[in-house]
Amino acid sequence: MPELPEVETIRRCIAPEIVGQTVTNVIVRNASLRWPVPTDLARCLPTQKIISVERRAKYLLLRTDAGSAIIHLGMSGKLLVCRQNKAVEKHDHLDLVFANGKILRFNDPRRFGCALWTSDDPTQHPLLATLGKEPLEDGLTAEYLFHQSRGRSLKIKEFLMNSRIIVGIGNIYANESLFAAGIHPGRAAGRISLKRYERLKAAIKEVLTNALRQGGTTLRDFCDAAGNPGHFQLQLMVYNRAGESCRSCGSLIQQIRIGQRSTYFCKKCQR
DNA sequence: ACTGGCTCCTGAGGGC
DNA sequence: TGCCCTCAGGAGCCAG
Repeated sequence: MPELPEVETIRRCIAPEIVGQTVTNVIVRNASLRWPVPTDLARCLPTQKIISVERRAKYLLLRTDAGSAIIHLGMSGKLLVCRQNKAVEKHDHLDLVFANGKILRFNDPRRFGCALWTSDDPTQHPLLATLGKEPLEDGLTAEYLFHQSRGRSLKIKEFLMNSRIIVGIGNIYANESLFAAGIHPGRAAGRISLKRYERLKAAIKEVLTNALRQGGTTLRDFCDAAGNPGHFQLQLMVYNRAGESCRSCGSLIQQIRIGQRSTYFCKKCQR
């Protein structure tokens, strides 16, 4: 399940392969993703050169002079850079074909992902315009989280997973960040002190940075655009560890549900 | 203005 | 071996 470290890993992997390359063809095998793949994508992208591959939240932005492709991997999406003659597999929904004979192939079994086209500034697209702070940028401060959370009763874990507040944090890294900060995931966001948000902010940056350094987390099938898995799963402190002992204090890791999501924590280390 | 619940989808895994 | 059930989750959307 690609979160910020996984999407950024993919971005870093595909950027050197496709920046400066000209798109010669777009093959849409299945347009029925989360939103229909717009016909403009296949109409406008060919003949365009990729200027840059950027990331905003969990969206990848492929910029050209004519506009930008916006790609989200959803739950199960993968991007692979490969030769054009690679056999088409199940759920290979989309290919961007480049002049050098390579292709960028989008595969997504659950089809929660999307591939869109905009001729305008992609950061102003409706899906991106209202996004919150990037966690690895300086704009994310304890004061920001503190002020955004005042008067709000929702649980801190849901607050962290709200992309209008802060982006890129999905279930794995919300659990891990809260453990690293020593905060119980069910605590009301509005009742956490500035001092504890200071610790949480540092924990988020540290967890995401470490995960990025490890090439992301591979639980089942995440891999980068070259097919390599990540390694951060070896360092998970709580996620997917229900009933196992806390790596810090030895207590058993608890599993509860918050917002229809599996939530893992150590009741001794997190208050 | 918030908040919680529903929804899309496929594949893995468990029980029988 | 096969079938059925449950679970996994990003994030938009909507009702209260």
